[in-house]
Amino acid sequence: MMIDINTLLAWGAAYKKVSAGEIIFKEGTCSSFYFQLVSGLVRWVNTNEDGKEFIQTIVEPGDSFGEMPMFDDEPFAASAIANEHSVIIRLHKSSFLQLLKETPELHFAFTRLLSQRLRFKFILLKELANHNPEQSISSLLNYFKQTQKNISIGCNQVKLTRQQIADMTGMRVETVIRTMRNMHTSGSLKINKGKVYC
Amino acid sequence: MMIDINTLLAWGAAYKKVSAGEIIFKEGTCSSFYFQLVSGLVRWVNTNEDGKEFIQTIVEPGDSFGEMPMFDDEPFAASAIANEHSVIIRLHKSSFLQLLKETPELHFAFTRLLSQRLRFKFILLKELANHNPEQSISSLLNYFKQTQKNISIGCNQVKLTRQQIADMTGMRVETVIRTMRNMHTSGSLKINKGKVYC
DNA sequence: CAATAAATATGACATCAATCATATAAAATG
DNA sequence: CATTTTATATGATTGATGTCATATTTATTG
Repeated sequence: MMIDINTLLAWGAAYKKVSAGEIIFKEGTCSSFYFQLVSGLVRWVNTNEDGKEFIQTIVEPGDSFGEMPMFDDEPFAASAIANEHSVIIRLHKSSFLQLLKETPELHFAFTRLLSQRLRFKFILLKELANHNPEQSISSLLNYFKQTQKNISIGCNQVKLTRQQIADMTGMRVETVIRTMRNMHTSGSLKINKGKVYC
Repeated sequence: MMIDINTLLAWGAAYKKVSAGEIIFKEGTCSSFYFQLVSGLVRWVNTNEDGKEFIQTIVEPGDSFGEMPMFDDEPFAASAIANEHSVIIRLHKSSFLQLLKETPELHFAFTRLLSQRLRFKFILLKELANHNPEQSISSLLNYFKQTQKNISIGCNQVKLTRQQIADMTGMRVETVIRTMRNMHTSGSLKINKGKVYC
């Protein structure tokens, strides 16, 4: 949980319901709100000319998203689209910044968040530049396992489809499927009835 | 310029000279200092098993580097190596954090910096995932032009070698050279005596 | 639980960038 | 300014991943 919901509400935040497939904000447009996911699932993606999506992040309940423009005053770097019926809460930019000013420890929580996100991008870029499907997937899953993101905690079941992994790494579904099958064979992960455990 | 040198010195920072090729800090090791480049040139890189380098950032005078561990308490995400004889200034982590606490506007300057860095990674990842050499290079140069990084301001000469561009995108030198030749032919950039203008 | 949809699986083939080799041009050095 | 080093250039070949087609398994829905 990034910012406490009651705090957000006290500062004038409002809930908003979005249905599956609904675009919450669009890449390149200007931003006036800080967003946080209350329930549901949101993908944070770039769409290229051919309509192919690159998934920057899968936003889970409690996660903040679209916060970059709050800090650097640039447009959204990617679009946020609801994967399923979701509830979001949003706070106006001016209130958000004022809240940070008055709550230094919250400000530090955000520098920590930005830093962690940046770190993830460092790792991913390094891996993708290597052009080794198995290593890229392995590194991605390992990161999710460590941060308990996109993983069912307890059984370590990967909550991502092969397509989503492909869309996060710039590979094709077939390549991801084939690579993960090989990884299953070599023992570096387990596939049971199509479901992946790591 | 990230933090004013006099401020850094007042807070107990110390200069350090490093010679060409010297490793300032190593990926994976723990960090106790905030770093800023005074003069020279530093590359911020990941080295893979084969010794191939992926350049995360080319650090220019005035830039801060290795600041992520200050905020998220994780090890260095990449190594910093001096490209040439350089002078750096470093401030102890505890002093750095205290300085931020006492100077909220500086703290906001850092969230802005982190946000801008994250934004750059978003863009680069999106492009690299597209697997289109010309678009990747074009997007990279465009970003450098906008932010006036790695570009001689005025004449717009790219200060990066083809090898460096290759090392920032995960492509091979030959591919970068061939692609940029094509871009010269198609008019999207200009090459004169090997030097690139955009 | 039958029917439909979505995800995974797998083969065949094509393609673009990697690799390797070598040449030439530009920059650095004594 | 001659020599060495570094960067750019370009051809030939290879190989991994993309593409396309189709089958099968798993999940979803009425």
